[in-house]
Amino acid sequence: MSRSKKGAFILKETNYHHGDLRNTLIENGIELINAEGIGGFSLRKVAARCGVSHAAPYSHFKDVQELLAAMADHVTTRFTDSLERSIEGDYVPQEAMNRLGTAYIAFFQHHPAYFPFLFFQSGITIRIDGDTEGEPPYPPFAVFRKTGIRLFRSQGLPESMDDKMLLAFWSLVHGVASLLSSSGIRYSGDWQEVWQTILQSGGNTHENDRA
Amino acid sequence: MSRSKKGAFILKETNYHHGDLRNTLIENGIELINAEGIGGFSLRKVAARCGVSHAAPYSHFKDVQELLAAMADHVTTRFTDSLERSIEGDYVPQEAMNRLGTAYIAFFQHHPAYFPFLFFQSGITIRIDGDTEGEPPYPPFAVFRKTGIRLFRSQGLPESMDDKMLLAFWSLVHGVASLLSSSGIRYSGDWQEVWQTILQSGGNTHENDRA
DNA sequence: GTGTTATCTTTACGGTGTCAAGATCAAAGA
DNA sequence: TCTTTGATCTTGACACCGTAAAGATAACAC
Repeated sequence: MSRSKKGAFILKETNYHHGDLRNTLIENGIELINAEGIGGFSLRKVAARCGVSHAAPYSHFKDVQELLAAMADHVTTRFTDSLERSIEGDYVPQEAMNRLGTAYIAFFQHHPAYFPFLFFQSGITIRIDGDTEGEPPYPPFAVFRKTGIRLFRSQGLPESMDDKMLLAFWSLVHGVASLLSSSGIRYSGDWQEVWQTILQSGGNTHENDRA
Repeated sequence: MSRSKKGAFILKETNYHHGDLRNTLIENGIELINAEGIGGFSLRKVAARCGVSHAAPYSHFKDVQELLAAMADHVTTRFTDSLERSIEGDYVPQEAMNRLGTAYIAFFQHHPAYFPFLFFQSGITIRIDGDTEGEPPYPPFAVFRKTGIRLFRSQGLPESMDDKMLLAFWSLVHGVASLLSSSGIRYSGDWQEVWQTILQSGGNTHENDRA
């Protein structure tokens, strides 16, 4: 089953025994969280899904937290891509900001298990401060910043307010996402409708303009 | 150590062997979560804290989820009390609503571990719909409703908007609380300052009035 | 005093994360 | 081609976890 010629069929990653166990673990781990929630996750289940022994992951991650962090990085990339796609096109700043919020909420509406995983279990660090030199910014927040700055400048908001206004907007969409991701919350209405109500009633985090 | 006369010193609850193990478990469980976070919680640690064997809790709770739910009820009561206290006095509706938001955020700022515990781990059900007959409302939201309705009527908002506006306000304060409770988020600024910025810039979830 | 019954302990089981030792095997060097 | 090397994976062990079953304990009713 493992001839020497097999090297011709290698994937792009290292392929010693398994082929690409590291990425396989990350993908199966994410699938497991989607299937069973963060509470149903275990290192041994992921290993079993990948068809390897329970200790095999330790050749690629020093502990379960490191695997979770790699999974969170992967999900965060998908999340950021989803936000980026939502503002493709030539929207006016206000419209782009609204679409960003809609995409943010929709992402967690489609994957409720990602919310507690990303923000309470993954162990990843999210840097908001602009003053910590060298630290890479949190990609989803960077998308917010890019779009928000464009909006704020078009409205004459002083730059000193940028960070606080961005955090205010983020808090708003994050709050909707948080509530709809909470397992125990029962609401018969539509969260996107709540979000539309917010957009239409002055909760759009900038000064009271009347469009 | 346990004479027959000891009955004179019983607490208000049942006191067979331990005295009041059920409540002791709840209180020590909450302390454990405050000390080590939701990840550091275990049934056996709580039992050890109470000085009983690891299976003793099963005389009072059918499983660990039931203990967690009882702990969440206890914390929710404290939380509701904190919200109620924030609006004691004779505030105008807008001021009362602002104070509610401040108290909501402050509660989780002082106890960050409570957020993931209450909203993602406890298993308690939070009912927002007004149409589910018989189900008790979620107490903190009921405080919001009481104060919000007073505000909305004073502003002539149609009753049909009440639920959505309340959810909008809740989302906003919940979002701030969620962000500041996330273990991985690093922000050198003050969240209460962010909240004050929101209050001053039209994010107060009602139509654009100018005080 | 006797019996009842809730409460608590002991023991055991499978599942979990983690570590150490050994087996496997692709690649590199002779 | 043979050997060596080192990354990768397996096996086995350990402590901790939630949970169930069976027995001990002791407060209460009679």
